[in-house]
Amino acid sequence: MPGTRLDPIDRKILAELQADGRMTNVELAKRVGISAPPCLRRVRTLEEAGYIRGYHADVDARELGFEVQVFAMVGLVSQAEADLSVFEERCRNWSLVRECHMLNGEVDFILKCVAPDLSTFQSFLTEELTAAENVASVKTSLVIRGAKDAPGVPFDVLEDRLAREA
Amino acid sequence: MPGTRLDPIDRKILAELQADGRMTNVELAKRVGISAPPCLRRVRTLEEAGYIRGYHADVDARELGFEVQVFAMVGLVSQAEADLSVFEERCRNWSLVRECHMLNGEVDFILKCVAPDLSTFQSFLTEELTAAENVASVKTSLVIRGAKDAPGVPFDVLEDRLAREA
DNA sequence: CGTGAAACCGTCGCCCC
DNA sequence: GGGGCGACGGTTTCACG
Repeated sequence: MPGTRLDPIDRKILAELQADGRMTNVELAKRVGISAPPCLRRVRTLEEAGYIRGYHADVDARELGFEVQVFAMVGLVSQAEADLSVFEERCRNWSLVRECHMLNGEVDFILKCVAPDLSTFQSFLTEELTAAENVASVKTSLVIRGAKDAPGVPFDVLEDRLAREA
Repeated sequence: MPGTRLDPIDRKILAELQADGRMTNVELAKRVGISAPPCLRRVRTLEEAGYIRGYHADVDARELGFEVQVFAMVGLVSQAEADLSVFEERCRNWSLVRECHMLNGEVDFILKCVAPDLSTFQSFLTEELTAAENVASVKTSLVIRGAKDAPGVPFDVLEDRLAREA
């Protein structure tokens, strides 16, 4: 079971680095209550074990000129595994598509897209996405405003859950 | 117009820190072609100007025991601004809701949720989300698998666009 | 923006429990 | 097994040109 091999200090490290990924190791060590060397060893172990996939600056898309954010629901003609993979690979190559998730239910994929303006997005939509082979339907919804954008996972839920199991 | 006050070095800094938020300042300076002190000054300026909102470790939700990811489309009874704000504030207080975006079209909000398992999510769905006042309808879609999850914005699109304007 | 210097930090080897 | 101590080299971060 995942999560079992992590002790409370590891989880605190993950929570702290999720909240501030550029914290120095000594600050991190102070917060989790151990000295710097073992703290760094734990961080490296968590990175190598895949618990930490990377570190990213969270840049303000709007301030950078990406004024449009859109969710696109995509239905495919064929849901054979080979065709699904082809579509996913195509999404990875489209810069405007930031996220692509395969869903259950009537729609096959949900895409989160960004673009500098509506006309850029519409060109992408009509000339690339809708035009791609095997794409049956695309429904788009413009984001009017963002209300919450929390990174990663809720560690409070994790702790509650572990406390309840004990 | 946003983006105008940033020179090519600033954009390179943002792109590098988006790709690796824990890079040392000397490494960053080397990559953008200036020495460390002015590089650090630029980073601080970008942070204070809001271009960089923060830095976050990208943790693996599944490996941490969050096996369920769900998109929820929410329709409200009243779309008056006061009622929208109330709903948004409620989303901010729900740990399982990681993202909340207001949309145009038939659905009012899209929520990205995570949960340790389906029953945890279903409890949240029936006892909290659907039960909340002013919520008219909720349609959920389970994420079968993730195909792409790129952070932030595509800097190649930004550069293309600036090159075309010049 | 660059140089130099001082303080701090990341990292290693070793010892300890 | 993991944690702490001390020390070296690299880094951050000044003041100044």
